[in-house]
Amino acid sequence: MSNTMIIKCVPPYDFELSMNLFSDGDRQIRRFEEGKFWQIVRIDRRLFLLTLRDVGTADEPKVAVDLGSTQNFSAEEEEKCRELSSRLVNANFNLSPFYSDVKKDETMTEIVRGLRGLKVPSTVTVYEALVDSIIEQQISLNVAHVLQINLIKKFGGRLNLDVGAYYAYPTPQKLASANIEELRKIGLSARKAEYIRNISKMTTTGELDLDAFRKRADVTRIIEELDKIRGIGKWTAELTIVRGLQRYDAIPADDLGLRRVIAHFYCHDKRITSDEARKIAEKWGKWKGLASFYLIMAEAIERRVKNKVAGNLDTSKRNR
DNA sequence: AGCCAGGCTCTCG
DNA sequence: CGAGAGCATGGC
Repeated sequence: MSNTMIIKCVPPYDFELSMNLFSDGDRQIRRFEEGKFWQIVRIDRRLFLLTLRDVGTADEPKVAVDLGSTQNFSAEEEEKCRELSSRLVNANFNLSPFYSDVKKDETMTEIVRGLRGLKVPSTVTVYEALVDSIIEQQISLNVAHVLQINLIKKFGGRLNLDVGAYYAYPTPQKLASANIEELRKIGLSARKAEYIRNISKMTTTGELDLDAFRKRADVTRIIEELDKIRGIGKWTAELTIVRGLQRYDAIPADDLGLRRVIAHFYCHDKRITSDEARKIAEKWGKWKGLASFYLIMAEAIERRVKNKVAGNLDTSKRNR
């Protein structure tokens, strides 16, 4: 039995470009480094370390999934690993309709050309996308990132391999049984701790079946249903749907960061309201969420290039 | 040193 | 109802 399996991806797909998001990720949780992406997944009660790398060509993108020689697994577990890996890289998603639909928009066409093959990496569970989105409410992404790492390391399952320890995302059961004080210790506000615990409880009882959303087409209804739950507003619902369900018709137009990047590319950095942002986003039809992701990535790359130049100037000054 | 950050709920008037 | 306070904490 081979420990490596191959996943074919719908082209166009650029593995490196898409995974680059995780190049500053935590090594014990999820990270992209030297062409390899790795993360722990849970299958029933067991944890597996998945290591993904690009083995395809431009025409025929393929990702190899390495399960590691120290892990043994059943045929069912292997199949599940394949399914989850495929979800992680969004393998079955086809970018082509998006690319042709935004051709009317010159700015977007330009951005899309520079980021050809970029897919939104998905979370393995919808639950994870929802909890992460709640953590990100209001606070800066820097802070949110720290809290997410704290949450995973404190409540997530730990897998000890000879190469080191890794952590999986906490289960709903685990967070449902945590008390508010424990949750607050990782830096959450009392409110957010309650939201997360309640949602975890609802998930364990089946009152909230997040994975059932995968089979449903009515995205706006899903957003409405999520919106009714305490602690989830429209912003959180829409973000969850983009990251956890790969549905891109929604756009968190109220989002500050998004408004900033829309303003950057469409309004010469002049501040815009969420209504103005929504109006511009209309050009993207049913691809609002995906187009937003492209803008955010394009801006991030632009900024990285600028910082690199600034950094180089700094070092030349120091060396002088 | 404040003040803000990819929101949301609760409380007033 | 609409407006405004409060929340947590890292970074500028």
